[in-house]
Amino acid sequence: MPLPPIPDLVRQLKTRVLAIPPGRVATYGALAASLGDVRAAKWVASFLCGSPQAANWPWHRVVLRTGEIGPAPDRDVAGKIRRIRSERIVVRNGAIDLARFGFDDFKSSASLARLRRFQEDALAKVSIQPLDKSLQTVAGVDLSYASPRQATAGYVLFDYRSQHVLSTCTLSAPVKFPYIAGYLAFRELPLLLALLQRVREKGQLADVILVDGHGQLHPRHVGLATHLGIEANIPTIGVGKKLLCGTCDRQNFRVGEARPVVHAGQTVAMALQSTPQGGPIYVSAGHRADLASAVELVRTLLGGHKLPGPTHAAHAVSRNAARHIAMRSNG
DNA sequence: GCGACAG
DNA sequence: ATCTTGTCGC
Repeated sequence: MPLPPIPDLVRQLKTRVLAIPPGRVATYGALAASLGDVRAAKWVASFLCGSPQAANWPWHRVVLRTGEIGPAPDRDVAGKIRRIRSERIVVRNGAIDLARFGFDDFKSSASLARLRRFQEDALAKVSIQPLDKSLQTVAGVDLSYASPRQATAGYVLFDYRSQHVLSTCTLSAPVKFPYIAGYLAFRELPLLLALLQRVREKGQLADVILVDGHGQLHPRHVGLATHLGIEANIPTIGVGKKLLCGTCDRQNFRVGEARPVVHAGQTVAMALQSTPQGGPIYVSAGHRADLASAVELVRTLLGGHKLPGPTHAAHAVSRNAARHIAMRSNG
């Protein structure tokens, strides 16, 4: 089952920002909603204020839900207010009356809603089952970025019993979809699938893959690890450093201890205190694995680092390759 | 009003 | 994820 066409969110956002009439303002959330998910508001704001691509757009016509001015490129809020006022919009006490100046009549593409439906379709194909006890090899995958658009994926194959590295593989490609929490797969899956295809051709595909990102620990239970497992039809496990959703008691956590992460009344992951310092890592089932065997496997692969050996190694490999690419294109 | 939002 | 200075520890 191929991935759906990946929407060009930047182009869709540009169309909408350019549609805000002079003398009116829209909110980051309204723009995000027209793209299909208000939770993309954070990305909308960071793109309008941080990307050179948006420098010539009327980004000053986008403000906070409260009517407050919000962020501006180069932190030049005064400049943003100046532009707003030059369009005869009234700014009083640092805020705009949205009832008077607000604009919310966007054409909706609901692209993100379509991607959510795709995740829900994928969920129907997930298999949660114990890992095969006789697994021989484990691999880690991770992505690093030489620039916001240029990604490098790293794959490190481990022999399970000796925990020695058997082989390594990297692959670089431009990515076009932004990072939006809950939609990570649409950013990183294309490159990961291409990487696994190459690994498969070399006969180096592992019996199970540890993914740097969550599995069932996801608003719709279809995180990157789960989605990768389904698309590549391989057992996967999600290992993340931060919680995406759900709650977990993190008081008096002792090294080696594991506690459930509950989301919507369901245990979707285990928090595992892997090192004496810092917070726990979060382990969840991806595909063709269950939570118990995922935690058991990750425990055996902990080797002093915060992340399990294969994930740690994949991180190092992808980061090194990305830095080489960054140096080759810069100075 | 405060907290939250993988990489 | 990436951007970054100093700092602590093996």
